[in-house]
Amino acid sequence: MPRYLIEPDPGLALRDTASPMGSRILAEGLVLMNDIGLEAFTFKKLAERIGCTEVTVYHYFANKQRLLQYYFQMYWLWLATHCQQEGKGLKDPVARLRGDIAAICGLWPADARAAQFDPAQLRELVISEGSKSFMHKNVDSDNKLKLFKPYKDLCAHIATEVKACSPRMRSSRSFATTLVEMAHSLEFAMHHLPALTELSEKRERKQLAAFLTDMAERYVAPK
Amino acid sequence: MPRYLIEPDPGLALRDTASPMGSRILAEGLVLMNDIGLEAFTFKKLAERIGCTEVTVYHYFANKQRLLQYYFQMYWLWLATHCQQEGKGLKDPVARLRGDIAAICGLWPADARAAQFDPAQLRELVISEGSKSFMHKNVDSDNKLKLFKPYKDLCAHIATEVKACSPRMRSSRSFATTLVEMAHSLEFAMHHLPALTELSEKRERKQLAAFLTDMAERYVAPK
DNA sequence: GGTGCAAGTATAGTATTACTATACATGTCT
DNA sequence: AGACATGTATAGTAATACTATACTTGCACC
Repeated sequence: MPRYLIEPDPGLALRDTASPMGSRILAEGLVLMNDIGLEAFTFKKLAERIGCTEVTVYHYFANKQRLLQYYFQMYWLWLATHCQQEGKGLKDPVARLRGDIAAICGLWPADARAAQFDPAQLRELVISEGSKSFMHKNVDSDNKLKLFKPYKDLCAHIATEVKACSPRMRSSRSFATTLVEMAHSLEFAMHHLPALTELSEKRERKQLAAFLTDMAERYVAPK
Repeated sequence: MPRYLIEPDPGLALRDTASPMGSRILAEGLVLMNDIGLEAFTFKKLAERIGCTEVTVYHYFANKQRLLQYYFQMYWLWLATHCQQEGKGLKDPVARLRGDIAAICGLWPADARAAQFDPAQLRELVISEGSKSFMHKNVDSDNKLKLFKPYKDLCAHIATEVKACSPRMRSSRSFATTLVEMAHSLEFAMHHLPALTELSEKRERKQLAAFLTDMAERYVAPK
């Protein structure tokens, strides 16, 4: 049985994040970023909150973007392994796809944990700051460093299942990416720009999953 | 015949942007933002490029986010009127929807102009900095200021046509939003994260439109 | 027991950013 | 002649995002 490692790229952190200080930085950093947003987030504020010095934080992460990318990798790595686990027992590819959609919509067992994190907090961060991990002028160099690999791997996994549902399909990757992107951007819309989606009426992730599942079933069905 | 105004919210600019200096700021600002990205973009650099002082630029826009939002409104306003114009002659709602999808994918006549701008440049900006207009902690206050109205109006327009294709559909807005979002994020992916989509093989917007059209036709078809 | 090294602190300093304030020159409208 | 809009000149500020250097503490190992 393969063992899935939930360990972000070692290049992201400068020191061992499993150390006591490392863990505190990760734990408090996540809360603070979600609280005040990436723009307002500084290592100085984080250090004050933790009770260490700014320099100490810099010893762990070169800058706040790297810390953000660390969380993103955690999230996507965890989500991919979660999807794999859930899908293992299911023989019907459509059922597996449904399971994956539920997972990307944040429908997990209540006690789900991504290593030291609450995956719901990670998801919150990914939804609100999501694009900022790659929407900048360093995308291409970050991509060469493979920083987006976990995200791509999850999309690739879902594309595989889409393809399993409908083997002759030629756009399984584009469609898988659509599912993943919309699981996040519709959740953002339903909370902040309600005019964009009917989901804002009830604001339930189950309905979000239902919408995406419906779309997927129509898409993979033979024409 | 209704006249569609392509004029961003007057609250965004502090002075008349039709003035000679106003136009230069808008024109050069767009090029510079696309060139170096929003993060690196400063009013100082823009002023140097134009040959005026930093303060002058501040007399026109309170900060770079407002300038960005000005471009975004231009883009969405223009796109919405473009869709309306193109759709006017078509009686078949599916044909209108196809036309709208082509438009959101950037398939316009070569000489298309959005007031003083080249819409292709606006689109480039919206694609690469898109999320930054609303992905921040002021979303909700900006939303109250109606800064996202042009975007929402376009999505609403497309939702109307989706509904015209399939009157019993309950998620026309969510689906319209999906089309608009993916027209942008798949174009970004096809240039920067090619693993996410088959479209990166040829990198043609026609294929992007074909993918979205296919998805839409399957979605609006009776089950 | 000494040496080395990793971890965290203390302190200081820098270039840049994102503004704000004040005062002045110029042209135009009335 | 006065008001007002437009752009300039100059200056200054708080915060950001780092970097540099030197020091202390504790542990690991030989």
